[in-house]
Amino acid sequence: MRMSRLFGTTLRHDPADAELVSHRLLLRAGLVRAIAAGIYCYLPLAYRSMRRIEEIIRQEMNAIDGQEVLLPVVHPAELWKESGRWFSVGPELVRFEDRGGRDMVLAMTHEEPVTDLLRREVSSYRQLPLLVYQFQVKFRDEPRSRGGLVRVREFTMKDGYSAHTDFEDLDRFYPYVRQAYENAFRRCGLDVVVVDADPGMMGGTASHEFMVLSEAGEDTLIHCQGCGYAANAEAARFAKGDPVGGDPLPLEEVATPGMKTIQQLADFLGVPTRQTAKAVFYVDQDGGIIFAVIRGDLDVNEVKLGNALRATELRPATDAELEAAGIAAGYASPIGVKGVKVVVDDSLVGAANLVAGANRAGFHYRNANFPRDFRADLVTDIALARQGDTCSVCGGELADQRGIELGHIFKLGTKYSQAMGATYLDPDGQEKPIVMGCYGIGIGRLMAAAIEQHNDDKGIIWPPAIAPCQVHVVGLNLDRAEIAEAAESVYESLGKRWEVLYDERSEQSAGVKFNDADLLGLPVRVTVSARSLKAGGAEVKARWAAASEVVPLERLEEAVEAALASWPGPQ
RNA sequence: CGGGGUGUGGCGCAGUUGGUUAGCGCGCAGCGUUUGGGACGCUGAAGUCGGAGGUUCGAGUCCUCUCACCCCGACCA
Repeated sequence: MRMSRLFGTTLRHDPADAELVSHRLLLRAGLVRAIAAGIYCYLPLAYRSMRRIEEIIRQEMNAIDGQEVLLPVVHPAELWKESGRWFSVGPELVRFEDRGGRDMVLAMTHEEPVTDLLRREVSSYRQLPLLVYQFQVKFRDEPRSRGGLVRVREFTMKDGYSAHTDFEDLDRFYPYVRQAYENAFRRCGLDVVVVDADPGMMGGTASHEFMVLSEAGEDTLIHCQGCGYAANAEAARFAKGDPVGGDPLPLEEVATPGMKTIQQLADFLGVPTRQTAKAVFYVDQDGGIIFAVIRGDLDVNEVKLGNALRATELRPATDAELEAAGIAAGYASPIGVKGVKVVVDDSLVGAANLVAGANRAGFHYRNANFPRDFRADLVTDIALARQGDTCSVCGGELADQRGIELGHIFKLGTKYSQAMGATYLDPDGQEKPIVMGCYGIGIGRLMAAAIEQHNDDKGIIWPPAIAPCQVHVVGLNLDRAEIAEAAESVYESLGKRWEVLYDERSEQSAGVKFNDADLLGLPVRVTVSARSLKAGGAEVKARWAAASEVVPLERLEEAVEAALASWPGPQ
């Protein structure tokens, strides 16, 4: 490809509204342009990289017997009503009517059409297991897109769906997908960590996320240095330690004027925060008030709480709502409450003589004991893991880090097959629901993460495997015919083996060309100039290397090969 | 949805207490000189000042409404 003909221009200045490194570089290098918030046009160089990423993923999916399909972007709402998500998913699902007044949706994911296909095509256990996948556009009307390609509303995803006779077969197959994902990310030049995750709106029994560690990430990971346990903070487990013991004492009301925080309260009464019970309130999708009770030194994990309640929506309650329910904010008590759903964190089981609210402004109870003094609709783990907490696996200390979620794999189970009637006949002639898994990777986000992970102050440093082109030939002094000829023949000969971008622009200075080359960040730069020819050939430089070498033209190919092979990142 | 911010040629920005014909750098076009780290000269094209309404003799500038985008939060496979 000739640089003079390349569609897309490099920007000399940083765009004013790009904060993330990857966003800045994607714009400056002329790779993408925004057309609306979270909606991007992908220019030739970006699309080349995305196709390379897709090809790597395609190979890994095919290697585990995946079959590529293409499912529609517009679905009839009926399918989403059948699965229930028409009702459970919020405004991020774009709904519209076609001209006939029929409800339609823009695909934000493809479980529904896949399950519909499965119920039509699969009738026998003999057809299972199977894996289908696609590269297709999704649209999610996120309330807030940000960070360039890291979080967008419209994006291309590789999504895959497996179908099995039973959970055992899904369990058997799942690790192959995980391995395929690890292979794919590594081949794309990325270091990822695999973490336990929350299945969220997808439902299902287990899921794992593939994360690139980055301060630009929106997810918090919790991981243990000791044993390698790693999880999204939304799902992370930890050891809460033994409860404060002792013989239960009689309940006793004490005046605690002005004590608004747990810390103040604990100091005032001379007890550790872990001997208090903290009350936190939420409102669910039906307007019902949820009363979450947790040990005073811990915080509520809203995701865990929502999952435990099977709530589709959960938000903190307002003071007005609490008042209307007869709850004294700041002094709320699980003791004697009525008409609310009480969820107790398991940290309170066996804890003796806690300080809890008295549901009267300015008063608390001492010596509250569960379940002696208050009931619970649900007792479970609803605690948020934090840096410094104790690993539940090995007892080590947990640390937190930020990450960008590139892939997510789920054991869906029968959520969709059951809801939509996707069944098969087993060898005994029994009708059974298909057991499903689903597996996603964001293509554009992967590309952005690669840039986020591989760059310097001059520009992008593409991992060779996903670079738009591997070689950037820079021609200088091209007004001299013999040099132009040499550069042209280098372009042609290297082009037989690699994708080559040839900077043959005549009106640009050497400085502009070198700076553009660094900005675009193709892995190997080959400079053909009066100086290089005089020195005996062409100058070869890897983008990540400080040094360059002049190589005789007849040995260029092996030099480029060696430079590509010197890539220091994963491959 | 809450908080904050920004909208002026393609990009980055300036524009005073309201006052002629709205500027600067980069980029772009033409001509010439240039080519190893963002060259130089000359000439030139390109702007409904985000939009609507209002105040005023006069609005890029003041007022009202509105739209878009960015950042923080809420939210989120």
